[in-house]
Amino acid sequence: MPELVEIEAYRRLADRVVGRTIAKVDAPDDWWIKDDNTARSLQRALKGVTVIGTRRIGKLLLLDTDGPTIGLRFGMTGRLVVDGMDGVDELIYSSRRKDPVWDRFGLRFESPKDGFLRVNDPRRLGGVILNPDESALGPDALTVTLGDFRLALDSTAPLKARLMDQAKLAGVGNLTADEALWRAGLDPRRVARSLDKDEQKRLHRHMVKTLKDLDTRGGSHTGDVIQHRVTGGRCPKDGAQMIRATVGGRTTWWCPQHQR
DNA sequence: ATTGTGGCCTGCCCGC
DNA sequence: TGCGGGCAGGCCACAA
Repeated sequence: MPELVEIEAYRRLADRVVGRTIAKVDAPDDWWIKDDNTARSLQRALKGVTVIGTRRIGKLLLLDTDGPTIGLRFGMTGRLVVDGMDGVDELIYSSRRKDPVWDRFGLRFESPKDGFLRVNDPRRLGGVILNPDESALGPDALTVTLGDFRLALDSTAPLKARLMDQAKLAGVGNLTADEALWRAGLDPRRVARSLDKDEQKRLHRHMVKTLKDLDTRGGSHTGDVIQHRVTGGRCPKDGAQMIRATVGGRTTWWCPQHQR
């Protein structure tokens, strides 16, 4: 599913439309339009504005314009397509097909006439938000400092829940969390603030490295432990049987041998 | 305020 | 072969 690294790939792809002026908004799915906007109000707000840059905070993609900022969320099955090019090759948990009826939002431009930006989202868990509240998101997980990371972990909640709390730390999804905790050798059920200084530092280092590795490899599904998140799966580090349970409301897999 | 839970969405996979 | 139930998880509303 799209996590931070997929959204970062989408952002790089979206850079293609920087400098283009929006001619038309395609928003066929009211459900996909968040807050009080409608297809009509989006059209009115965005027609004629020029895209001047792209940003990403966690899993939120931002298209800055000389008018409103366009926020795009991709849920777990959203794909970005620009000028016919895909942002990512593979998206697990999504369909391999790209049925046009799953097109939820699109932009067309004054020039080039055949250029477009489009989101295809089978399960409709994503959405478009005009001028999204960026202050609702914590520091981005890829660039967070060790000091801010420590602040994000100051909680009685389970470690994994806190890693995935977008208000405290933006960008870590379920697969990334399992991978980073596995690499760092930490039990996802630990009380977040029970980590000592060395463990905090270790997790910070492994989380950032995990995100960079997954980005280089081409997706959040390419982690070392991800294919072992199955019944009967064994830890690739020490061969112990992986354990599955719900932690922080999410399916979680970990190795009981080395994750403590 | 913080933490936990359930529901939304729907394609896909499994078992009967 | 067709069908129904369960599953996936990012995000949000709501409860405690």
